[in-house]
Amino acid sequence: MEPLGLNIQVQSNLYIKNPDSSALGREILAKSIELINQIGFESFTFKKLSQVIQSTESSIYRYFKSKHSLLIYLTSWYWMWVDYKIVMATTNIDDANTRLNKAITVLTQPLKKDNFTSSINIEWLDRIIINESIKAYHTVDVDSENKKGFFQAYKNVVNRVAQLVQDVNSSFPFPHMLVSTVIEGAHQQRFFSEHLPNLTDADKTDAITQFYHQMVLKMLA
Amino acid sequence: MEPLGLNIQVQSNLYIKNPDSSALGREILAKSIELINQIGFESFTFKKLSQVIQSTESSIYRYFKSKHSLLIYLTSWYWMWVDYKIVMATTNIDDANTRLNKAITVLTQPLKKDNFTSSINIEWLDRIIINESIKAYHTVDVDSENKKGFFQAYKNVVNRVAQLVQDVNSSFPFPHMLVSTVIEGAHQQRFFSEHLPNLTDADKTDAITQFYHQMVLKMLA
DNA sequence: CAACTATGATAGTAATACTCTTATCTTTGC
DNA sequence: GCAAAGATAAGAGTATTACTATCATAGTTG
Repeated sequence: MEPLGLNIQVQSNLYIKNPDSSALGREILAKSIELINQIGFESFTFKKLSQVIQSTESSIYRYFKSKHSLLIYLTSWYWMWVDYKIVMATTNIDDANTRLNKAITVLTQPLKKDNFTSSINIEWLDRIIINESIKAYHTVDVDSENKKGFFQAYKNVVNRVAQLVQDVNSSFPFPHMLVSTVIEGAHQQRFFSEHLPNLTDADKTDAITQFYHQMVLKMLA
Repeated sequence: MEPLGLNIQVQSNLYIKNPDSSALGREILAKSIELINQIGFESFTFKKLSQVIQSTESSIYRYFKSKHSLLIYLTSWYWMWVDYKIVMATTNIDDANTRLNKAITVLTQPLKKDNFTSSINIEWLDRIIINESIKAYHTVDVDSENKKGFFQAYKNVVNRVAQLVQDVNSSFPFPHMLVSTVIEGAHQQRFFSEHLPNLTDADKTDAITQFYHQMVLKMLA
């Protein structure tokens, strides 16, 4: 099948120079995802990345002002992608319950690559979100970065699904809390099932999806 | 009222020298909590702490081998304290539902100081858990540290409450997943309500407690 | 009072997270 | 086909971090 001609455009204050606008920029995105996955975000440095892509630290700094802002870029990209997946899964579906269920499935299962052209490997990015994304907003600068709209993509997803929740049950008083609990919970459980299995009952990811579907169903009943 | 003569003893491989065994050690605990709260864990250094307590870096290093292990010590202490609170809240209560509800209340509300002697300010520590505790286990070393039992205190709490869940409904297939979702969810929502309010509907902490009580009730019905 | 332990004072190191400057290479516009 | 502009490379420099190591001194105990 032909790849879709779509392109995810991250908001411009998340980079210095748009990494999507040059070969080097796309290389930075592609290989940073690989490297962060390999060694973890704390050990990841622009110096190491520059060696991997056979470029220099200073060149990378022309795209991103810090490794932290690169992480924010990647998470934004991820949530825009998820938003797109949810739209794709729910358009032209008439039944509100079905729409919500499809959205919950997108949110609770590992993302799979599909026909989309990009330098970004979604499955690896998905792993980064599970392991590192929390570090993007658990900082002293949350409030000021929030004001600059750095977390907008994530909020958009929560709002979109909260709307689906309200379509199912308009009197439910906590739609955002429910959605963010499901999203964060599903991610945490995936992390736990891999590293701290005593904290979960999820031997397979299926249990996670099942659990959160049940939760949404029962909370809105 | 007389303070209880209890003392929380953190497992010995979480420190080099027991900080509870000397005035300097207790000062390290007390003031590190204060400082981490003030400037955040990333900006927190042993050098800055040594200035606050009018001691030296090298002296602090004699108690903890790194700031990371200090954080693990603090989180362990916290979960042992929570475990104690849950035991206190549930002993001699005959009804399984009431027991579980009391435990959920402990887990979803900000901790309050009570009659307990310690150099540790529980309310501040509670804030650290909300803001920083995730950094204690979201690292490349999770697996090896887990093997050493570094997260045992947390697991104990989850297991204890999972047991209460099973007392209410022994056929519920996901007791651990439910409990860890509630714990982590309540913490996240408290963080969100302060910093990213769009992701929650919790203007007051009461909404959080209410939401998770409802969740447990409905999941086990 | 001797021996031991705890703490202090100080120095040193490799790595990190950048910034800055200068040189070279590649486009593109005319 | 060439000059100017823009992108990238190369390299040096800096303050800070997260330690380690050594030696001196103060306090405590037997």
